[in-house]
Amino acid sequence: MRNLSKAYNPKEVEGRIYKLWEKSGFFNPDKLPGKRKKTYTIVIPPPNITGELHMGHALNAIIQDVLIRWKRLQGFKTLWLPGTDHAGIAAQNILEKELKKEGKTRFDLGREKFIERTWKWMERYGNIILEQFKKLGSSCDWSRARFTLDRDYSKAVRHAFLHYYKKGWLYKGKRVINWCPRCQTSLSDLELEYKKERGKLWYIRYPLKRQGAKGKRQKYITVATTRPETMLGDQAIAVNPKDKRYKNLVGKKTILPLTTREIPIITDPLVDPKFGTGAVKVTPAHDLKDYEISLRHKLPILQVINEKGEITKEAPSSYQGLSSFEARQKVVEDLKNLSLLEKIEDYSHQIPSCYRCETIIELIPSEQWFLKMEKLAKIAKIPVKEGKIKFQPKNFEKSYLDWLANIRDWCISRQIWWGHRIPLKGETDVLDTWFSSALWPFATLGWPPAPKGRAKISDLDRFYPTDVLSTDRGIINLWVVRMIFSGMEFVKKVPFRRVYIHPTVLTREGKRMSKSLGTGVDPINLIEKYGADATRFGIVYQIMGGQDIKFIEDNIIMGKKFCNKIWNASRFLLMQKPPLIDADLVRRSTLKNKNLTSADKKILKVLHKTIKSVNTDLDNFRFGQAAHKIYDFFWHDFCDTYIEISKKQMTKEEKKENTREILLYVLLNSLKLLHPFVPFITEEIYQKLPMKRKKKSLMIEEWPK
RNA sequence: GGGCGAGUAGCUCAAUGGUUAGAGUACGUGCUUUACACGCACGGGGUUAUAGGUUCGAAUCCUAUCUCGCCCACCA
Repeated sequence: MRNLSKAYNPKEVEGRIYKLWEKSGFFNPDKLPGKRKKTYTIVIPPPNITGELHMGHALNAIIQDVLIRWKRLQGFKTLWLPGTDHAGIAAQNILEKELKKEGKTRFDLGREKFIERTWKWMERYGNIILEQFKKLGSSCDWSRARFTLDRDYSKAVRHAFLHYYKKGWLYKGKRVINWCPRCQTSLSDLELEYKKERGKLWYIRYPLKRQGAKGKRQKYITVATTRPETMLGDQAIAVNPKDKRYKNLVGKKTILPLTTREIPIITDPLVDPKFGTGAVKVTPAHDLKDYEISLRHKLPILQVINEKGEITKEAPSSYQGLSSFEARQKVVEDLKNLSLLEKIEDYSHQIPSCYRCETIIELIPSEQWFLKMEKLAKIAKIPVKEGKIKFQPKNFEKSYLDWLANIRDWCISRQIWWGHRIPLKGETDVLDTWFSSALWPFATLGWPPAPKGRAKISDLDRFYPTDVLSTDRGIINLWVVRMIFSGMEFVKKVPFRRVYIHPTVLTREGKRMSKSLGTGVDPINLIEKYGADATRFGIVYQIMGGQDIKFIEDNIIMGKKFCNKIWNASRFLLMQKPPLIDADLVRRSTLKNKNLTSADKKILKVLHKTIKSVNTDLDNFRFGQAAHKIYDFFWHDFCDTYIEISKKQMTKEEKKENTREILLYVLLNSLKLLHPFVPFITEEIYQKLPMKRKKKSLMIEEWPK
């Protein structure tokens, strides 16, 4: 047992140790030994079933596992609840791509068959990502794993919808909304991604209607637009009421080029006189600002672009059926021929695209369900303002509150098939995926609760509110906000006390890691190459104060070397003869009463200083600092200094026993300190330590004080 | 357009107004020292982005500028 190989071999260890942990049951809070009165809960941000583990997932899994293992060692009843998200649009897209290879669309299959097929796909691929979490050493309670389309979860979603419905916070109506012509669904404002486009600004002359007067009169008014094709749906031209240049034109009519329609020139404060010519075409059906203007002026809404992104029958016949892009070209060409195109300027701006398929979105009028946000936004602000939910880093609280300050109603219906159906008769749409993920922290714990008197103490009673939510800053508004108001509204308690916004892992050059650009680093490859512990330590080591991590493999190499150091220091200890020391007797208190050398005293002192400061660091999410301190302590104080001195001390008979005890004491406590960061190797060594009454696993040892 | 963050050794990062600005890595020179060459002992390498200012004292605080990154935004 005591013979360890010269170099640490993670491949030989990791699979075996993970099985040992799973078999122990200690991932499950109900199976943890001891009293453990206090709970500590983290609910995982559920990865999409379509996802593969990327560096962001890995980083967050490591962070959560460090916290959970640390608290478990500290004697908490720890629950790290895992699960996956059905990822409505993203999953549907994957299935549609599969179908496309067979030359089919989802409509060829029909709703029922399509969903059936998605479930089959889900059974096969949906849990891959959770298996990858296991490779990292994640100590999740897999027996409590949840999926957002589980039966119970679906019940929770229906319950939530009906709750809002009864409260009158849900309404259905025709509004101008974001529409993805490829996914064939509405999207909320948060589901857009803005892309830079080097486009054009077209200056178009709208002829003024003759009013019989003679003399030299202005013959037209010029507007600037980035989307000339939408002019087919124009209902007015608007200028700023304070704009003197157009004073004499207000109230007059122009003839909409390419059509025979007459449209008025109106004033509206939304128009910026400094942009373009100061006159703007108003297309209520295909622009949000124009829609708003149209409500004020009671303008009709003429939809000239349909759900497929094609020109409708409302437009002149020569444009009907063209894609909006084709229509743009034709409109420009026709205007040119009519000498109504004054000039064209280069203009680069940001255009919205679908966050799932990158198709440029259209704004179209559509009948959708909306959730009123006024009250919910207020509810969401309270716990953050009152400090009941604390963000780390704190500055994210500001952007959280700012965003809530001017929020619009949430369009929650989607015209896809994979998801939760709207629970009302005659409704065929499904709910926004984020509507269901908003319930995640409590729906996973058994909300809505069973009728009173039925159940004993439920998971919801025991583990809610959760302690920490660790997540990416990119989904603060998309997800965190919505969990907070949902938790407050449905459970009347905050869903989590602290929100840790973890750093973003960037490439060495400081660019975003992206699979499509080939700039991503696959954490599974790192585990293969260096081992899970090395990967974990190397990544944690880089989580310092700043918000971003520029990933370099050097740090993983450092992690690997460090693991080897831990391994060999342990090997040295185990090689000492006589080998069997009753480690159970090794207590700090007993050590105090012995004749200790100054080296002995020093290493004990530094060890306890390190423990204290690691606790403080972890309490404050200073993962990198904690890792650095443990590293320095173990390598320099313990190995370089104390182990070297111990070799001399052990040659002296009177110091031999003390020294051995201290070596083991320091090693054992180091293993505990190291365990949250490098769980596999520390467990493996622990299992080999010559101790009486040893625990089944290092996981349930006592954290040193 | 608004907000936030960063810029320190070749690279990735520390240093929370106070000795000579430190680690890892890379580089150079020695070492088969009773665990570890994935190691040990040394060494070179810095105008702390730039320009001002506050202070006995500034990488750190203030102002401006430059560069990079992120979030938010219905200038058509």
